[in-house]
Amino acid sequence: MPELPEAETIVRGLRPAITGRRIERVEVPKPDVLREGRRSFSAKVRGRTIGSVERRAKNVLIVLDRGRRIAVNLGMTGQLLPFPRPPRGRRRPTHPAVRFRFDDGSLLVFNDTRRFGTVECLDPEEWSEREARFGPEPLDPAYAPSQLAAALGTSRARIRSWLLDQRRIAGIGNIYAAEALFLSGIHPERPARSIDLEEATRLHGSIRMVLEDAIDEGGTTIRDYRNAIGGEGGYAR
DNA sequence: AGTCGCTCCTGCTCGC
DNA sequence: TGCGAGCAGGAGCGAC
Repeated sequence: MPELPEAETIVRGLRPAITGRRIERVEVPKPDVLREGRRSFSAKVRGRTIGSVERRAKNVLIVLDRGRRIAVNLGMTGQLLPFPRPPRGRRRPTHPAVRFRFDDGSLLVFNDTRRFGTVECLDPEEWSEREARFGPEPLDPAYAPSQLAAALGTSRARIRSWLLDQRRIAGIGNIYAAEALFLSGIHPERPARSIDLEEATRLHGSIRMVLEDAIDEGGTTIRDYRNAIGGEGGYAR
């Protein structure tokens, strides 16, 4: 399940591969991953140039000129696979959902076996609205232990569910929530507001540690996850 | 406000 | 060897 570290790894791999490319053509073999018709999606995206690749929470953002961006939620099995030229034989993605073809003959394929992932093209206003719904980025240097402690204090939810709620803290899923709680010696069923400042500080440290370690390892190896280069991640679990 | 149950989907494991 | 049932699981939704 791609979480923050996997999304970050994908972003870093994608950045040199697709930045500056112009999208010539879009093919959508699996339109249900879009949140709109394939016609209108293609129309928004075609002819645009990729300015940068970024991440927010578990989402990969392909920022286009004119402020639009393609927001990719990887869901459970989503992959973003760049190819310098159309792949042949075994190299072909098994479940292509969206294909972006670029001006230099290279392409980017959103491959998603179970199609829990989504691909959307958002205008600047749509994005800022969406963006505001996400909680703080745990790796943001400005995100302090006291901030986590204060937020936990207002909630009766179980700490595990609390960590999974993207509105409260961004980018954490099942695996890293379990890992961080285990490392901090906090039982997952405890009410968030029962966690004191000392424990919250420990948890803050554990969250950062598991996320950073996983990024250093290039993402986890879980089921059919592959990083942007198509190799397996090294953070086995 | 929080939790539960459901939905989306397909590959995998298990039992027979 | 084959087959069906059950399960996994991020996120959004309606119901309570």
